[in-house]
This record gives sequence, C-alpha cells and structure tokens, in this order.
Amino acid sequence: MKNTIADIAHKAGVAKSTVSRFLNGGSVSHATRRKIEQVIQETGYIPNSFAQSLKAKKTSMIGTIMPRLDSFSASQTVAGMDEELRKHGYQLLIINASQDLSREIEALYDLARQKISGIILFATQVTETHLAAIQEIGIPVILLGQQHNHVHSMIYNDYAAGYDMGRYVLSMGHRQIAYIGVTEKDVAVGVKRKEGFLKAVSEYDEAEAFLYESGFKMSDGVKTACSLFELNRTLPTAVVCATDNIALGVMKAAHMKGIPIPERLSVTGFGGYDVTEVIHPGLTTVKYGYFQAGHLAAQHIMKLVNDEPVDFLTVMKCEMIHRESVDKLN
Amino acid sequence: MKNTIADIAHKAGVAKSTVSRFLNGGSVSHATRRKIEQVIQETGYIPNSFAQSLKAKKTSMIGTIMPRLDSFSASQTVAGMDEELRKHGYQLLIINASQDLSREIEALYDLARQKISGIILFATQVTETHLAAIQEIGIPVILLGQQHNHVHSMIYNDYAAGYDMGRYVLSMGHRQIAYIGVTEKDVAVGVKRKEGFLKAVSEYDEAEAFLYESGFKMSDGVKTACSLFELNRTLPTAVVCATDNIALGVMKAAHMKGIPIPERLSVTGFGGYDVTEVIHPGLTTVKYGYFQAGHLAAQHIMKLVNDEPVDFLTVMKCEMIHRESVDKLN
DNA sequence: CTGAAAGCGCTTACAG
DNA sequence: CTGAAAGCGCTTACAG
Repeated sequence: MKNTIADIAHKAGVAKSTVSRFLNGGSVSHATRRKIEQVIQETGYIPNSFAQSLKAKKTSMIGTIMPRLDSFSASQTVAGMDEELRKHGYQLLIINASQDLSREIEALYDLARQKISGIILFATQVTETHLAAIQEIGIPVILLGQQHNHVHSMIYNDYAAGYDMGRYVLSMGHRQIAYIGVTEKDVAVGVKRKEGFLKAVSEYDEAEAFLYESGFKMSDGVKTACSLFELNRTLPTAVVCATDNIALGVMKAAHMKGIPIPERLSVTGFGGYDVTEVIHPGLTTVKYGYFQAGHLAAQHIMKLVNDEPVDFLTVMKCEMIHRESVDKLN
Repeated sequence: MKNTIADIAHKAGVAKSTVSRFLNGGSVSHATRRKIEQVIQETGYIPNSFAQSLKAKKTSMIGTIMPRLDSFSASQTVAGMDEELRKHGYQLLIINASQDLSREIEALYDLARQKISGIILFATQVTETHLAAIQEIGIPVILLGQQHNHVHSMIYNDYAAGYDMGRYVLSMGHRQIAYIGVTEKDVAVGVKRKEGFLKAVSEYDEAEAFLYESGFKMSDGVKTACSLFELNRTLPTAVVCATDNIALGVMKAAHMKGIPIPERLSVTGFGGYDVTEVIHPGLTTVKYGYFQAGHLAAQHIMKLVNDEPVDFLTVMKCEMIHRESVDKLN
C-alpha cells in the first residue's frame, strides 16, 4: 500500500515520468506499458490523490453543507445531488452543520481549504457572516432553499405554495383557520409560506386566520396543537401547518384528544414527505421536488465551476396534493 | 485566495518555516506573531490541505459507504457517526453507493486513494470482492449491519429481535401468522430476523407461519400485502413484516381494502422509524438504535485508526415497542 | 525564537 | 517513446 510512483518506476525499470504518463493515458510503448501494468498489478499501487491535487490545483469534488442529515428534505436533496454529480465524474463531500449556523461558516472555510471546486449550501438562514465567508473563499457557491441577492440562489416558490394551500382550504368552506408557522428567521418557510397563506385569507372577507409558531420537530407540532386545543374557545375548522412534520404532530395530538380528522378538524402540511401518503387519513400537502432540486443544484454548480453562465435566481415549482385530511364544509 | 505560505512569509518579512510554525502552534515571538496574524487577516490566507496531507501522510477523515442516503436507518446512522467523529476532530466523508454493490467496491478504492484514515461500511451484503478490496487497501474497515469473520463487524441482534417479536405476537394469541421477509442475500434482515421469528413459532405446536418475500420499499409492501389479501383463503390474524417500511405498506394496503387494523389484522414491523409512533394505530415494532450505532461505529473506527484494540464483533441490542397495531385474541 | 534546505508524491514542459 | 529536473504548497529536523 505504501508504494509511490518512484517504487513502481524502479520496479518496472523506467522513469517516474513514464509511469505518470502511463497513469494519465499518455503515449507509452507497448512493452513498457505491459511492464508497468504488471508491477502495478502486483504491488496494488494506489496513487496518492493529495499529490495529484497539489499539482492539478483543483479537485473534482463538490461540497454540500446541510443543516441536518436526518430529515426527509435533506436526505432526498442530497441523494439527488449525489446522483447527478456522480454521473458527471464529480464526488460529493457532505458536511453536516447540525443546525448550527456557525458550523456552516466553519464548513465553508473547511471546504475551501480542501480545494473543493464548488459548494451547495442548503440554507435556512443567510447572515452577513455567511456572505462574508462566501466572498472570502472565492469558490462558486449556490444557495439552495433561500435567496440572497449576491449569491446564486435556488428557491421553491413558497409564497405560491402558501397561497395555493390557503385558496384550497378556503375553497373547501373553511373560514376559521389556524396557521402553525415557524421562526421568521427562516425566510422561505417562516415568512413566505405564511404570507402566501395570509394573502389567500385576505381575499375572503369572512375568513379569519389565527397564527401560532412552532419548532420544526414533530414533537413541537404536538405541543403547539395541544396548547391550541386547550384554549377555551371554539376550535378552528382547519389548521394549516408550515411543514409536514408539524402536521404529523398535530394529527397525533388530535388522535390523543379524540378529535377526529377531518370530521372535526382539517389538517394540511407542506413538503410532500413519503409518509403523508400512507398515513390515514392521507395528508393534504404541497409536494416539494427535493430530489429534482438536488439534481438541478448539481447541474448548476457544475456549470458554475466550469465558468458557464447560470441564472442568478432559480424558482422551483411546487405541487398541491389533495388527500383526505381536509373536509368539505357546507 | 491564491496566497501560499510563501506569500505570507514574504509580506510579513519572515521565513516560510516561521509562518508554518505559527500556523501549527509552535513557538513564535510576540512581535512576529502579530505581524503574521495581520497579514493572514488581510490576505484571507487559507492553507492548502493537500500540501498539508501530503506531508502528514494522513488525514483526519473517516469515510463511510452507504447503500443509500434517503432512508431512516441510513440518515440516522450517518447523523450519529458524524456527531461523534466531529467531536473528536475527524471529518466524515459520505459516499452513496446507490444500492449497487460494485459501487461499494469502487468506493473502497476511492477512499483509499484519498488517504482516508478509516472506513465504515454500512453493509447489506458482504461478497468475496468486498473482502478482497478491504484487504488490498490496507485501511481499517468496520462493517456495520452485517458480520464477516475477517472484518471488524457491528451487528444488531436480529435473531433475538425476530424471536422477541414472534414471542410477543404469539403471546397475544395469534396462531396463523404471515411473515413478509426480504431477500436472503441480506443476511441480517433477510435471514436472521426470519429465523428468530420462526424459532418462536416452532415453540407453539398449534402455530403456523406463512412466508412471503417482498422488496424493501413501501410500495413493495403494498404489493405483497395485496396479493396476500387476494389469495382466496382465510386471512392470517397477524402479519409480521421484516421492516417498518414494509409494515407501512401493508397498513396502507389494508386501509385500501377496508380491512381494519388491528381488529381484523394485526401488523408489526422492525426498525422503530419515527413515523411508526405518529401513525394511527401506532405500529408495534422493534426499535433499532441507529443513531447510537453510528456513535459507536465512530468510536470503534477512531480506536482502530489509532491502533487501539476493538472487539472484533459487537452485537447491539434492540428494544420491543408495543403499540396498538397488535390485537389481543382470546 | 528564527531561517535554509530537504522532502512529501505527483505532473509537466523540455530535451533527447 | 522516454528521462532528468523543476515545481505544486507545506512541514520538519537541523543549525544558529
């Protein structure tokens, strides 16, 4: 294992440069080719990629910084990126920032140190520090999931998704609607979806929206729903949740309290997680094409790496999915 | 960005070695320290990690080869490994083999080329080719999820899990039980769980097991369940599924056919996915500690990398979780 | 505390 | 087609 190109050259009775040429597909006579092949075979020589990269001054690696790995959106997106990148000979280096913004910054510098060719940042928030780091490292970066004027961004049309969902719930006759959102620091999920929803509500005079804020976890959804149920007043007829996870939590809370869905309470989510289809009742939600987004992000970063032009802002469509969790009122 | 240690040295008016010493925490006078700090600050110097690794002859990277990224077990395990590794200054390089065994082999060589210090192979099958590659690269490798006599292995006690599940379902009075398994090529999931289950069944004279084989996907579970339902004979009173995913598929199929769970059909899974708790009825399953397994695998590989002794075989316990999806017969 | 020099393993013009 | 030599950016004894 500890063979170097010099060892191989020595054993094959040729010069290092000849071995290198052989390795890189340069012209080598048939005889020497065979000798080198044999020696490599015998020794199990594996080139040292550091030395290679040191000369080449670049790698075929793309880095991605994820806020977490263990969520549906994250794992789908990564799988999509990976598939596309691999198809084109790039390798994906995945960094888990564990939902810690300062780790994202660290990761940007780490990746730069490793001479990664490009970075896809799966963003939840974009701070000034992020921007400074992105500028300083001087490597192509794509923001996925959030938008910033100074960085290539790919976002979902969260406003439209919120609006569509609002319109749908209203069209089903609901007028007293709770909205369980998340922190506004997350512009895409916390602000845009809510704004779209509220726009829809504002178009109906008699409609009323009650806003709540929850964490991202299923258990946060359970908690928020419980406190909502315990307020001593008439329950809204529908609760629109900013994510499928929260919606699942709400459904669980409803089950615990004996509130039938959708008969007494309609519930909706956003995301289109696989499980929303198999649970009962099926969850009405908006499907986000995470896997395809991963594909697209991979294509964009490869273009950027090769100095090809890429749209500064890409907006990805979402798709309403109607299932049984929303009741029609008359 | 294109600064090298030589540039910094030049601008700070010192030698390269001094800058290097500064960077690596060696002793440097206060005055020069300040000068160097300032220059680095101004230039935004980022060391080239290839050159560093080339000298150091090793990296603080651990590689992991996963059959897929977008599954609960995979993402949980990776998250666990990552957390523990990062805590100890290692970085995790994740490779997605996309359920293609030959890609796993490729990945082993790729990681070797990159002078990764150790590898955790999330295994589904261990072939001779795997073994040859592991031996050839000469890097510590841990098998996670499957066992092989010649490689450090960490496995779950699948036999016990299967046995416990069988015992439980039998103890609830079920005697006609369908078992939906997976390919026997996957020894842990396809063989051990089934064997454990069958052992339990063999302990009851009047009990009878009907074996089916399904793919790993939820949709495979749906299909298998549908064909099971369509066989014109009395339905078993319980169906034990080799994974939670399959169980979710079976539950969906039952809903579609109007078969109430657990009143007319009890269903169980293996895995302990998060969703099994929030669905209705809650799924009886065996919880596998994926996240903790990731932690443990990380600890083991770090020991191996540092030439510390590690048990050749580690067996991890699983935990039965009783929920509403199993009915008590009398 | 500081610097000159050799070397990590590979690649790449440049001669031959 | 083949080889000698320089260089990629860093680290590490070794002197001073």
